Amino acid sequence: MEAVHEGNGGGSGLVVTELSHIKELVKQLDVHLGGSPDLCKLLAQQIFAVTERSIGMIKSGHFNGPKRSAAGAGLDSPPLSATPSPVSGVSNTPFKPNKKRKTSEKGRHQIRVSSAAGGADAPADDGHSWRKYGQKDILGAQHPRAYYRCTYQKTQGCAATKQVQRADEDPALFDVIYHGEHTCVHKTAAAAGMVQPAGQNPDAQSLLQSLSSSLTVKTEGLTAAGTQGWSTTTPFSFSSPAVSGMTPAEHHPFSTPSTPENCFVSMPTSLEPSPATSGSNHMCMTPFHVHSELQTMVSALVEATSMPAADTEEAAFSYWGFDDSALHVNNLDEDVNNFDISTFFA
DNA sequence: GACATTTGACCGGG
DNA sequence: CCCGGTCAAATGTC
Repeated sequence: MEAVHEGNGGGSGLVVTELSHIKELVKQLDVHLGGSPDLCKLLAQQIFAVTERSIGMIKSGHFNGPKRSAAGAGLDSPPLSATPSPVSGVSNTPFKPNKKRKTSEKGRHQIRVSSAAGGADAPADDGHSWRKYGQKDILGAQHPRAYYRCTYQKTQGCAATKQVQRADEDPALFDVIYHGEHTCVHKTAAAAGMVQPAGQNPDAQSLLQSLSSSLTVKTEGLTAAGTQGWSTTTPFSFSSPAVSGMTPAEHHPFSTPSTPENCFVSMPTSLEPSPATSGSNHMCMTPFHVHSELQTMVSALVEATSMPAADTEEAAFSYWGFDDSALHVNNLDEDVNNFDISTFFA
């Protein structure tokens, strides 16, 4: 996967072009969903490649120097590398017993999570299964930092890790730093104790959960950001209104940890038995996040094309950003495999 | 017994 | 040499 090197100037326009490309590919995919699986696979690869390029553009052109936002804690953020991680296939890294510090990790995304449970000593479940492997007192921090790795590191070679540290100023907030990407087939539904209908693929199930959430992604403070629309200082605002009939555990729109730095996330505690969910979730997303999620969604979508469909409610994805452009994806309620996709350029 | 967590030691980058 | 990230043995939980 090669990053497309683009000058900082017209980066957003190019990414819009790439997004449009993705849209067209998804449209084709939509057409062929009931047809040739091979063609779907091919389209999936193309979508994946385009998405990767887009991420590469953002990384190389717009996120070479992570700026701290107002919500930023005192955590340093080294520049994102221009070499995004290869997501294709399971990278079976041998994982040498190396205690080397990972300073310039390729996929490093920081978010701030508030635990709705208040006194909980860990942020709300992010949809992945983690295993704690260490804890350290950090100089200048009031609370220790906990180190987690993916539960499926051994079995599936998943290299994803995360660090969780309670914020000094507000004990209800946690700074979560994700490293790497999940290559595992995470069984979030099963892990959350959800009953899975027989004969359905976990991947499809997970995807359908994602599709079942109503999502809205919009830019926030574009004008205040200055010249380049979604510049490095402009986060995306991500809101997910509550979907009727969905339990909080099903409500996680995306379970991937590919969240960017400088994000503020507040979400209900998904493991709480009583669904006393607030009206909506909010998180600020950078374009990198949007693309990462889109990439994940699309790949999962295509992976699931051959799977049997499950009951879903209508879902609508709206990706706002990149100046005045927007991408809308509507999941038709009667058929999960059908999507109404449209773009807008105001 | 299997798996997860705790915790001190170890390692290496800066 | 300090400090952050990881290891791995000990311990806890189911």
